[in-house]
Amino acid sequence: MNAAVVASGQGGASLDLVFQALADPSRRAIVERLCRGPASVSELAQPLEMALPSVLQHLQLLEASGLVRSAKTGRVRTCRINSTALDQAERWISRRRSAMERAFDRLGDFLKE
Amino acid sequence: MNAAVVASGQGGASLDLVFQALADPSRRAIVERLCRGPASVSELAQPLEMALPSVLQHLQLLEASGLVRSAKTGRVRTCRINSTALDQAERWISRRRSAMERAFDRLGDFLKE
DNA sequence: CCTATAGTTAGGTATTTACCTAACTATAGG
DNA sequence: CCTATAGTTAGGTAAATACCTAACTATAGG
Repeated sequence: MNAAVVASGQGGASLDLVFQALADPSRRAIVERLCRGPASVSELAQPLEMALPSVLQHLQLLEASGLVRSAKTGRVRTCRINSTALDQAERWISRRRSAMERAFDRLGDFLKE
Repeated sequence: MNAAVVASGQGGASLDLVFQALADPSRRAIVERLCRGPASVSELAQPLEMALPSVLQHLQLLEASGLVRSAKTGRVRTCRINSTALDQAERWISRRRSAMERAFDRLGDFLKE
């Protein structure tokens, strides 16, 4: 297990992989769909004008990023989102916002002098 | 101007580009730095063990994504973050969270029956 | 005017990504 | 048992990415 995975904890992955996964519109469509509830691979594939193996490749990336989990029962694989990976991304962004606010405050202090 | 850019409004860019930009650790380091205040290209380059032209390439991507703005005065280009691009990404994520909560509520209703 | 500094452009390479088709495996259900 | 369905694997291509070096432009400041 690499350092990034260890740092992110419990099945999550690095921010690199999470943001990378979200950078593609097909993958975001999959995530959007899964936020409304679990779905099988072919359900996910249906609205995406793309061959099945390509969808699978996207799913692999989504799993690697930790955004999606899946389990196979019988011949159907059921996929669901894992909200903690999404949390990670959101937290990174909100920390940036905090940093910006602090910078803004320092600027105010500076202007008062 | 393409449809994605039009849709995102005022100098922002598509979510594709924003998430793509955030997927690279060097680019996130640049964003983190700029959240603490504006900086020149060489200031941004200094902590990144990488040749200047590579840094410039990252900056171009960051500008294309709308995350960073820059202007040149004299021979120094000053870069600053543009928070609206970050907002876009954050809003996409929080809409996903809302969708998940709605799905969860529907599940509760279902279980009550 | 000259030189050091700040950034830029051109162009090249190795790797990764996003797709595809074809062929395969495994299980549900008649 | 046989066939249709659900997913998987293998393998190939075109384009994008992340770097690099070398060479260039433009401006600050003595």
